[in-house]
Amino acid sequence: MGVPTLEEVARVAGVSRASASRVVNGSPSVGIQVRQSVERAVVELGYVPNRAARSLVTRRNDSVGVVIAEPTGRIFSDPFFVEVLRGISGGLASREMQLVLVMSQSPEEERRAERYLTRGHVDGVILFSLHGDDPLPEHLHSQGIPVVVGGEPPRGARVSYVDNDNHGGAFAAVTHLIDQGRIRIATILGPQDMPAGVTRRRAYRDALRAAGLPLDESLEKGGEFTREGGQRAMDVLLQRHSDIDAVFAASDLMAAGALSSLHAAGRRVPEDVAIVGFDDSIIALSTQPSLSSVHQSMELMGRELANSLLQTIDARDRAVRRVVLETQLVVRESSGGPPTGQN
Amino acid sequence: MGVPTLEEVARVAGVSRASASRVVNGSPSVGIQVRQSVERAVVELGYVPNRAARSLVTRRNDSVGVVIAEPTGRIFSDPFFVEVLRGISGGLASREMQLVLVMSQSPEEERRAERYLTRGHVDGVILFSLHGDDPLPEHLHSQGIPVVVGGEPPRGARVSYVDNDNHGGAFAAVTHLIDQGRIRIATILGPQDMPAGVTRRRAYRDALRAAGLPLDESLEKGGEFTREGGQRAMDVLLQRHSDIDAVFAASDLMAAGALSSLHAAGRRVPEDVAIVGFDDSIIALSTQPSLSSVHQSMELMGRELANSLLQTIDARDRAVRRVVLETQLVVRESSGGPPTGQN
DNA sequence: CAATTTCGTGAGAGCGCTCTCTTGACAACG
DNA sequence: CGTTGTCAAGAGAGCGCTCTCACGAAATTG
Repeated sequence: MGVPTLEEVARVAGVSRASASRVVNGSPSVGIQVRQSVERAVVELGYVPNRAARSLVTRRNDSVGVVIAEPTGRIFSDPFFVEVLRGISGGLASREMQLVLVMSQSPEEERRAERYLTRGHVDGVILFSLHGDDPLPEHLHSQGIPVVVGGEPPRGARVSYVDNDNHGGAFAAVTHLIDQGRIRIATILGPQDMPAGVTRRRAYRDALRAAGLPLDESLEKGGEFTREGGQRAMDVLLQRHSDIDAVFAASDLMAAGALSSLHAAGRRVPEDVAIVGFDDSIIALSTQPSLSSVHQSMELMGRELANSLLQTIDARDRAVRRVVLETQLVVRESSGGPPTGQN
Repeated sequence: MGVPTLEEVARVAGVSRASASRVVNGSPSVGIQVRQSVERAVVELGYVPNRAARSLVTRRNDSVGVVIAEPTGRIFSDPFFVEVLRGISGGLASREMQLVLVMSQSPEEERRAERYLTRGHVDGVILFSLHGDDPLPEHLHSQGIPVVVGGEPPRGARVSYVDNDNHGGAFAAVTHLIDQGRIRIATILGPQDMPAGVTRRRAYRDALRAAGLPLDESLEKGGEFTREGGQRAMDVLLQRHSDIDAVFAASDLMAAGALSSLHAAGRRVPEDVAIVGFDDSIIALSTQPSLSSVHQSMELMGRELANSLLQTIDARDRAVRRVVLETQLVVRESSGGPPTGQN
């Protein structure tokens, strides 16, 4: 007499189990009376369908796997993940789908995760923060498992993805610096084995080219998406070119590192050197001066990821869906915007 | 002829389904020959048990729910959550348990989540970042569902928890400021409806008392765990007492806000005012100057949460388990430590 | 008005697994 | 040599649900 079953609901409602099932699953072909009495019984008993039993017969799981791959996750995206997860969670909630989080922290766990995902325990998979050569999305996709990738997928993988407009955002950032009258604009690159890193670099070059400014590879320096990486890169850049008057950093974390370096070198920001980051994470507001940055809504991205995946699952097709989300430049003190506090 | 079933494994191995099941589940009472032939068949067919079918009969789910409640989650803990999740994930991995993430973003979703959790879809629940009066943990616990809370649980709730040593950490922070010769030490409080906020305040007072310094309520000011909250609080404190020479902020975010305020007021940090934060989040390294802070390992906390919950599930008891994790003061520039870059 | 179609409903099989109960083989005992 | 005990292995029920199929009543048709 613990948890009520469909059987009991049916008995209380005075109908067959089949009819009760139909009502619970919203089948259209059910009489108004039957529907009402079942609904009443459901409420009365506090009935909730047993997922296991349902899965067993439908061969669906009503759950999607969200994979956060190491070690990239640790470095790149910490500040965002919760946002994205929130978005995914929101997008899934309406469908009563559950979010199964898979964080593989070792090659062994990764294998286990892959086995788990390919054995039909989830209806679809959302993948995250991949390095350029990760075979997982392609692999899952070829096994017929619906997959959506957050961010640009690895080269050549023919899978659906949702990405922020990295090019547009970076282009806007560099153009903004140019509009401020800066002419020696350096960039601190992200990892070049990650699509986002590559695209932001390309946008940097495109913006310079569009403005008729000369390209100079020695104004590009980069590495990891970390604070230290940004700091070291800035040190090197200053050493190479003491006349740098602006920097576009491929992430806020790197921009924060660059800020320290500039500070240590006695450069004033933004008077001597203007700087713009990317991500508009929480960090952008906690630096001194506050950091101009390219804003991207990670929650929206999560929501789109969920929607896209649900579509693929519903449609049972293998169509590749691509969604690119707008980014927006937020100008703060570090590139000549008003002082913080306005927010 | 898609995914192989136990039945097929049994047939290939030439034994009964029951025996195959015994082997798969590691029952001791099974002959060596049977065991080997079943194991061979499992490998050959690439058999993986169907979780749904198993759950249906065992009434276990091999999954735990991790609940992140709004709106607290958004404010307080963004930077940590991924760490904690990583820890939980790691702690669960060895047992092949899956992590079901539940982020309720509205009262309606919250109700749905609660129904979901209480209807036996998970074997246990890990709860997070609660406000003082959240009835959920007590509620779940009273329904016989294993629960562990991250952080101090709401007053009066008799549930297991894993917490950082907030008192010890805050005490050490304030004592450190005293050791630096500071005598007018203010504090920026966290929300007083959250246990962590209350405890850190108490520790602040205890440290002053221990050092024989006078208590002065007008040196305490606080609000939300946000940057803006910290900034406003510092503004007020400076107005009240222009002779403040140190500040203990209950979070890094608040400390960062205080830093802006001090900067705007022309106070030098740490020369005029020393400051220590709490959390040692990524923010602590991106402020200028770098921020002394109380370090807590959120990943370890996650791992302990998982262990604790698994113990409770296994033991099937209602014992209340409490774990307190050490915290550690990290001294950086903002309270007289060496300049950044060492790290 | 009989023949047909439509539609709501019920009966019942069966998804893949675990677990109890039973059986059979063999050893130990009086 | 018959009895009891032990232990490995099989038979079979049944977990809660969905879904196909069959059925009877109502609605439609010629």
